Amino acid sequence: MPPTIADVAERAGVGVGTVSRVLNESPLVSDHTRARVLTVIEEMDYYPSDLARGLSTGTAGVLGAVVQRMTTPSAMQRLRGILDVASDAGFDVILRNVNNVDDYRDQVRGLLRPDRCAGGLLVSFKPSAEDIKRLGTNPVPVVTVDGQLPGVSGLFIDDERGGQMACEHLIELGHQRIAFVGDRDDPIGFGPSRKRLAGFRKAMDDAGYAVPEQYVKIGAHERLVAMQHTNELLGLEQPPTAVVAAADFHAMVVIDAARLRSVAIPDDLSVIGFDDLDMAGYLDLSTVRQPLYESGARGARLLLDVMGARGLPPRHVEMALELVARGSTAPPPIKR
Amino acid sequence: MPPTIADVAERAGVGVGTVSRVLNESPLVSDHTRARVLTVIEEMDYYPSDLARGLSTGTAGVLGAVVQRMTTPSAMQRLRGILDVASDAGFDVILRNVNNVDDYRDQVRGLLRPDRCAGGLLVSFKPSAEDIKRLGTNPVPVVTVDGQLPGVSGLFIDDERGGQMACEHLIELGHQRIAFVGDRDDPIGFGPSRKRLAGFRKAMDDAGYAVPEQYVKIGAHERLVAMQHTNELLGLEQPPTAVVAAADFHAMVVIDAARLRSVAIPDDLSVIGFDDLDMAGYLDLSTVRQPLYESGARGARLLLDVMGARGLPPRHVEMALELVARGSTAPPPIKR
DNA sequence: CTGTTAGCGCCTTCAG
DNA sequence: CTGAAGGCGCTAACAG
Repeated sequence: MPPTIADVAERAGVGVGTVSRVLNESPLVSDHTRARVLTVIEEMDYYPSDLARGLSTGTAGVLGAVVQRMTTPSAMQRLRGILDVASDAGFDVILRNVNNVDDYRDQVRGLLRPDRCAGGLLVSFKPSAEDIKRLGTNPVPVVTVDGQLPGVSGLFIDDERGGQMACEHLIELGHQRIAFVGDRDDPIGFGPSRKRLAGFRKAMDDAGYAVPEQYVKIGAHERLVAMQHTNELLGLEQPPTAVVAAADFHAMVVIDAARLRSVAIPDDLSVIGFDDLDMAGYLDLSTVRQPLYESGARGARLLLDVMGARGLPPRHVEMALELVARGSTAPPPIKR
Repeated sequence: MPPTIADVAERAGVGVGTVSRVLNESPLVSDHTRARVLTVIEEMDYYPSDLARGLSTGTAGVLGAVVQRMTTPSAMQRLRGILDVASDAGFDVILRNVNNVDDYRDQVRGLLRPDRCAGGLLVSFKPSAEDIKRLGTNPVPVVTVDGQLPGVSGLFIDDERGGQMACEHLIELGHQRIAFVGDRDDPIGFGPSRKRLAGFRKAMDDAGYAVPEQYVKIGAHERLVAMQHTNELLGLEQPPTAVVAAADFHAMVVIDAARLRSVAIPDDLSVIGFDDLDMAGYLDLSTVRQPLYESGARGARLLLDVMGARGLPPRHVEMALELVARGSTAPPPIKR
């Protein structure tokens, strides 16, 4: 049995209240007493029980994170940011992976309770209006990372603007026949793909270029599907000279598919992604960078703020996007 | 304020003991009473406090996982296995990312305590003999996933055998000049690279082939380093016809570096990795597969077992390795 | 400044 | 089968 606060108190010849005070860094303890208690704590290798403390204070010393599709590289980066900040602040974090919205409600309600965690992060949660209604309010402070929820502070990016940036980059390089490859909406509410597509369309529209419907490829978030789409694109009578991918994931597949057909990147085909995952750098892929690690870190800080001062009006912080031009984009091939 | 067990008891017209009993599925409750209590619980949307339950039972209803370099793809897969099994068993898991052994001790001692979690998983922890001594014993049941600790149940693979398998595959294809590219030991104790290298050497030795020292490239776990090493290898007067990479990570870099030099894979150079990450499939990379998701899942189950029956003699389970021959390995080019 | 005491919400005897 | 009561370890409010 590990020593309890009472053991420490007894050995130090003080009351438990005093020990508790030094534990919580209360100024109401004489330096002398504090030193003694600290010594005893050290001697006995005592550490306070989180459980008991939690019961007493009414809140667990842990943060909860509900992450959509946790194993994707982007979610991982966000998670890393969250963990770093949380652990610096002395919080552990409980993790919950989620794959669809039906889970979501249960997960959120099951985890984001005062007896389980002091605060919660909703990562990449894009609920529909109806989802929101079903979610209700949370008994613990919550923030969103990569997502917006009315009444809840959070971090988000402008996906539409990002899609537009990607496309404009291509247009500036001289491309006119540009295709889009993306996936269907996320299982949880509206995904970013659709918004990025909207941005793509806007850029094309602004430039006065048409977007034939065969140029827009939307399918499941699977390698084979994107592969197939790329093949269809490249097999067209009038193939595109560039592709805007909804994410680096798709961009990679497009590049692979092109390679297999001996279509040179960027000479024959320019490709731009979205996210700037590690692999984008490796593959020399042009992309629209969104802050991943940073969004996790800032999200965690935001949560800490909210926990510190409840009742603040919710803040929605937009994270900046950045175009990263690398070797996968270049001017279109000379017409002939 | 959420309802407490007392509220439920009152409303149901029974004692708290009875409510507690139905909560814990004790058979000592009449069906009639049970039904009533259940109804009230439903009505009041009551859920028991984990904190209080933990204080009372002396153990938290959470598992702790200390993961080395959590964001690597392989660690992620393991984590996924752990989370899936844990959540099926009704456990949440607290995550701790660790990057060096100095952290490790603190992390382990700070997290693996009865007041914080009911059991712990040490993922990819490869301690030196000294580390082990410094770690001491844990007050909660612990298992290792991808690692061995004396006196602690766990899952492991035979890295040496794996290195040997990879090399033998190449030898069977007819290669004689085979190089090895790997990284330095993990920050935490001995890494797998060295063992895989040993297996590689053994296979070469058994086949009677020499391994010139320039054929063995060990450096930091960084893309640029592996890139540089590959370039050195390919620039040799007598370059290797095949490369055994310590991990898929290195194999990918080797392939990229080769491509940049217009060295065809597998026509001019065969490459085999280790792990079988998702990307290995995408890249058509031959590799030695180690069970990743599975090791996490089985590790979690093992932990559950150990928690259920403490005092069992520790079990060390070896996970099977499997050679996956894909398109990155082929017979060596014809001599000329 | 410090000791004492009452809970926090639940589980677990112990009588009934 | 079931109600009542003690205690898990800690914090916070209250007298000194």
